[in-house]
This record gives sequence, C-alpha cells and structure tokens, in this order.
Amino acid sequence: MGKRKENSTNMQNEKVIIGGCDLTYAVCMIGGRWKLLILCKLENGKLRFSELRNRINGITERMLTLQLRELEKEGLLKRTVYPEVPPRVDYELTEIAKELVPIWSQLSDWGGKHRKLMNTPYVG
Amino acid sequence: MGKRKENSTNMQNEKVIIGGCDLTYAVCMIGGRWKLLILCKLENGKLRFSELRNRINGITERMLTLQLRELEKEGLLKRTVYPEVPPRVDYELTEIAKELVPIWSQLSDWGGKHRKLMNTPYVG
DNA sequence: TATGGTACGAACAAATTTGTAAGTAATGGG
DNA sequence: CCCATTACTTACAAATTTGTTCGTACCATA
Repeated sequence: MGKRKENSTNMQNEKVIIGGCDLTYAVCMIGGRWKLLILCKLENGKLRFSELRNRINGITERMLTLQLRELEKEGLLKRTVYPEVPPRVDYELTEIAKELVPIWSQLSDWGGKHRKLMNTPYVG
Repeated sequence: MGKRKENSTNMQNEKVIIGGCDLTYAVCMIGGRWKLLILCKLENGKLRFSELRNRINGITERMLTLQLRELEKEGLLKRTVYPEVPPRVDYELTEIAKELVPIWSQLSDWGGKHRKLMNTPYVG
C-alpha cells in the first residue's frame, strides 16, 4: 500500500476497531485483494517470486510485491534472499500462518456452501 | 458502497479471484470496515438500527446503513420492518451466518495469539 | 559489448471505500 | 401548526487501494 494519513478519521476508526476486536484484527491481515491467494499457494511449501507470479493469474509484479511485503511485515511469511545473480528470493509461511490453515479450510467450506445457497457460480 | 465500474481491471480481477476461490469469496463477504463488528453484536439476538448505532463506537448512520445493506444482500442477515411510526427495524443473523460463529471464534483466538506474538496492544 | 533473466522500485492514474453534512417521511403529542 | 423520533437517503469530499508503465542492478553468457 501507499502511506496512510496518520490522523484521518478513517485511520482512527481502523485503529479503534482493530485494537478492540481480535476478529477484525485477524481478518484485516488477510484482507488484501491477493493475500489469500498468495498464502494458499504457499501452503505446500516455499515458492519464489516468479513462481508465485506465474501461478496467480492476473497479478502484476507490483501488486505481488506489495502484498508480499505486507504479509511479511505482519509475520505471516518469511522471505529468504539468496546472494545469487540473477536474484533468487523465496517465500514461505511462518508457523503462526500455518496455524491458520485449518481455519481457512473451514471458512472455505463455508464459502462453498454459501455460494451454493446464493446460487453464485464457482468458476474453477 | 457506491456503484462500481463493471469492466475495470479491478472489478474483473475481483470476479476472477472470488469466482475461483471459496476462501477469498468467504473473506470478502465480511471484509467491510464495520461488518464483523455488526455481526458480533447480533450474535446474541436481534437488535434494531439504533441499538446497533449506539453499540458501535464511531460508526455513522450512513456507514451502518451501507454495511447492513450489503450484509443483507449477501444473505448474512435478515431485516424486519415493523409498520410503525416512528419506524422500527431490526436485524438478526441468518442461519448461514450463524454457522460462521464457531469459525469466528477460532479466528479470533488466532488473532489474539498473533497479537501477542507481534506485541500489538489490545485496547479493550 | 550487447543481451537476458530476476526481483523488485518509482511515478502516476484510476477505482473503490469511507466519512461529512445535510435532509426526508410519517405520525403522535403539545 | 410545531416538534420530536427513527431509520434511513443524498450529494459531496477525502482517504485508501489497486492498476499501468516504465526503469534498475547484477553478472553470466553470447
């Protein structure tokens, strides 16, 4: 993301809400457009930047970079840079991120159920 | 929210992601700034508009209305209007929304744990 | 010397979400 | 007639997120 204004009402509200609700706090961490997709790709192990880019349809390098940076800052993934040329960097889930996996799967099931209920097509 | 441009890249990306990932789909439904707060307040039963407004610190009537409308459209809550004057309207969780509750509680626990790990203060 | 691959960064623009400040309808009570 | 109450709506503005288009460093290889 870009920088945020420290004292906007928007920012203040976010702080207050996140500060007082673990649930909203948790959902905010994974709320970016591409974050869950990235995390899911990493469920089975490390991937490098270009592998992520290639597996995620439609993401731009900028977006991938931004979301990776945030996830790293939030402690959800670990970035490893290898001193090689051309550069090689890979990403993997942290322990705390791995603890989310079973919860995701429940949420995902719920999503599938809700989708059927609402008759929203799944385009796998 | 306001109307969205039907064919922006933004919109297209969202469609594709949501269409192909039940998890992202699920998280999107509860992703609005105030949505989880609203849903949480309704965990123990119906509340009317003004009760929600009074229980949620900092929300404006406009935001409350917007988020309620979306949640209703998404099938997460049921709106009941009583033909009285002054108007009376109340909101309650739908069955499918109630099924989220146990998942929330896990997510919330995770959030609390993560918060400690990151040393982010909880301001209850 | 020119080229190519990798993982970004910067400047800018468009889209979307959130917030501000009003105003509305209907009706009972004074 | 005037006012209060409730659950909104509308027009507008500010903030934030997302997307587009470039450009960079590094060194091995041709």
